[in-house]
Amino acid sequence: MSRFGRSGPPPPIRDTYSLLVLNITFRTTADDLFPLFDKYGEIVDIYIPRDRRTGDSRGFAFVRYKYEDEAQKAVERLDGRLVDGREIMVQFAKYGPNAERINKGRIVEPVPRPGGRSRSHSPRRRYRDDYRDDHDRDYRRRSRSRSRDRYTRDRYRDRDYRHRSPSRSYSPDDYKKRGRDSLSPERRSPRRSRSPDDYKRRGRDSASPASKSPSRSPPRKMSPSPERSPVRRNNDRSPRSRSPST
DNA sequence: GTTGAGCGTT
Repeated sequence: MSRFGRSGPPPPIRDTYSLLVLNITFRTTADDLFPLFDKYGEIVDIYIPRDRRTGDSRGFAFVRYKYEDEAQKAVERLDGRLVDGREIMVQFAKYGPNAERINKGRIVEPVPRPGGRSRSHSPRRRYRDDYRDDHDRDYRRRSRSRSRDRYTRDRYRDRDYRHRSPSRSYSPDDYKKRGRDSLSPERRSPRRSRSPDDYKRRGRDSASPASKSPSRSPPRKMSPSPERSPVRRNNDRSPRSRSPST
């Protein structure tokens, strides 16, 4: 009864107040918060969302209280408390686990139906069902930590940029300048070399200028490892050695 | 191994 982070079906939340605990360390576990929150009221359950890939906590936890007054007290008492060397932020949860309507942390009723269609078979799936389909996108969207993502991306981006070409900035100005200085007008646009009249006629007759060429690059298949050809699998460098010479 | 401004599960 002490371990809240244990697996298992969540308890009924018909009369529970969810508190959102933010700013907690990534190492803080439900057991660490339990004694803290339990001191201020009766805790129904504590849940800390963790990353499914790594299993690490995302940096926030949900504490469900039985009474609102206790929850409120905990919010005021634990909000800003130093936990594991970090100041945690406690506040009432705004969203419910199942899209329930929450009023001041308390789940009032399930998702209300907008409009009044009592029998509307909305194809919209539930939260969990959606996970299966777009769990990838969803995860990326609200990754565990923005900075973490950005940080990693930045690092990669920086290195990538450096690898690319620091002087190869593709700017409209640069392009213009370069094109005029380096490339000839003909090379720049062979179609442009034609008379405007021709261009107009052609454009109308042939195709619209707006039509972009999706097949700008030939569908050439990239050979990831041409050396991996099965032909070269043999380590034999002398094909003749196997040739029977008489 | 890291990080940080956010809302949840068997």
